[in-house]
Amino acid sequence: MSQAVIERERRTEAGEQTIQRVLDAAEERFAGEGFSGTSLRDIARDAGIRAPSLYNHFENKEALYAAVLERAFGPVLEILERFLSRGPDAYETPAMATDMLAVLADRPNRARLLLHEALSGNRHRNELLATWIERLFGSGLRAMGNSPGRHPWSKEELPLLLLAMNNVIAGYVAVAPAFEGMLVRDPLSPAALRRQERFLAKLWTLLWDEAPERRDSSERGRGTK
Amino acid sequence: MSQAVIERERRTEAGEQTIQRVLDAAEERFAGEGFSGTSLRDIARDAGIRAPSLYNHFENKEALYAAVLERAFGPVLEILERFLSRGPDAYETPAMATDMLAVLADRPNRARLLLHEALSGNRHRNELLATWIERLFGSGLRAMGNSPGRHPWSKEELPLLLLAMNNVIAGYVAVAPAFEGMLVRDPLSPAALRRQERFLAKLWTLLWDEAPERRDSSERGRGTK
DNA sequence: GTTGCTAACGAACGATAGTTCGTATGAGCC
DNA sequence: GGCTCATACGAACTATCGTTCGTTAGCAAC
Repeated sequence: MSQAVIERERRTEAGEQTIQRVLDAAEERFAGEGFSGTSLRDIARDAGIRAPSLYNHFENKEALYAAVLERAFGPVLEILERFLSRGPDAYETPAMATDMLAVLADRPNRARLLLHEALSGNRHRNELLATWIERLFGSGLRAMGNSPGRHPWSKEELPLLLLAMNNVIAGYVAVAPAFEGMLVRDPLSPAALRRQERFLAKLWTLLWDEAPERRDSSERGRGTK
Repeated sequence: MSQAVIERERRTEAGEQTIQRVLDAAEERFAGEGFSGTSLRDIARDAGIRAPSLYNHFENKEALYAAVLERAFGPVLEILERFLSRGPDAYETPAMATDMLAVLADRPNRARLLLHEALSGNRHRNELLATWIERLFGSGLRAMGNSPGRHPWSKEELPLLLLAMNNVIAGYVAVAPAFEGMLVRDPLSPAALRRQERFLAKLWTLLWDEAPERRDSSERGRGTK
């Protein structure tokens, strides 16, 4: 169980379910309106309880927020480690992009929470988020820097490329729903995600292959819809 | 003067200056903490006045927020029109990317405000923002759709590409400062912006040119600008 | 049955939110 | 000099905020 949750000697199953419902509601609210824009009474109402009952499970609002981040980004850290263990040029393969898209799209609130923290200048200085970002970017940079020069990018450009890749993937998950219908309809539906997945794979080959042969790569016939 | 500002028969110069100070302070606060995370007393304090005095210039908090968006995105609309008047393939030229970067970096709060609205699902349904996005994406899509297939992108992929491009540019301005020192140090400094500008130009040629050799100065179609 | 803990609640606290009101000051115009 | 209006303020309103407290119902262990 999360560290940010109040420890109990014996926890009821009903209490366990309440915690999960509260975390679900809080994650959705925090992802949409940010920390200060979310009220505990709203979270409690969404979870089917009253605000004071929240204090049976979380010390305060900050602890609840930390628990949300912990649940959201903790599992991703393991996935990230698996990514990085693939080898020094893992970032250059399209699988890196599509897998990351799958991880974020599986729980879009992750990307939204991350963006909220970025916009506020990481005001809460969450430890988990910091290590997550350090892994994602720090390890990524180190891996990319050791990669041989099959790609057209200089060592100076790699950080910018890493940031751009992140913004493309996370931006699609977090921002596209706001432009619903204008660019993509129902961006998080399985069909739309498959489309974005193919798009990312194509993007990756364009960005990482120095001498590409693009004539054959694009399968124009999209039979499934 | 903005529509969201209370109309006066004769406005004092001191009042005019106050309005600008309030808009500056409000823009910064809204960009960082969002609408509901920002208090009028904070804005007033930053502007050197007290909260009730705000109501001499703005009807309420929503109107102040609208005025901030108006001042932030109004001028961009004109710039956008100039972009689109460059021709049907304006989006494919690196100048489109670098100019857009310059516009956003000139006032980074624009990108941050936009992201806040996107994250909250455009909760305020600001008219100016809606028309701005419609112009940016709608007109862009129409222009790109009419462009001949010199680029490797199918008509179905163009919306995804447009969204990705937007996320790369706006993301750099709004998100990079949060990762200060990890990927880019002082991302909005002139030197860093020149670096990002060069990076975007390179990215554009990789994304839009099907063949490695770039077409030179043969501006097809309308060369007026 | 008693005890002890969990988990919920209503009531209420102080703080702060957006907002209103009455008033004072001062600049601009006749 | 008077008049008017723009602008700022303190005080105070209601609503809501995060939070505390006392209490109660229910379950588990002895």
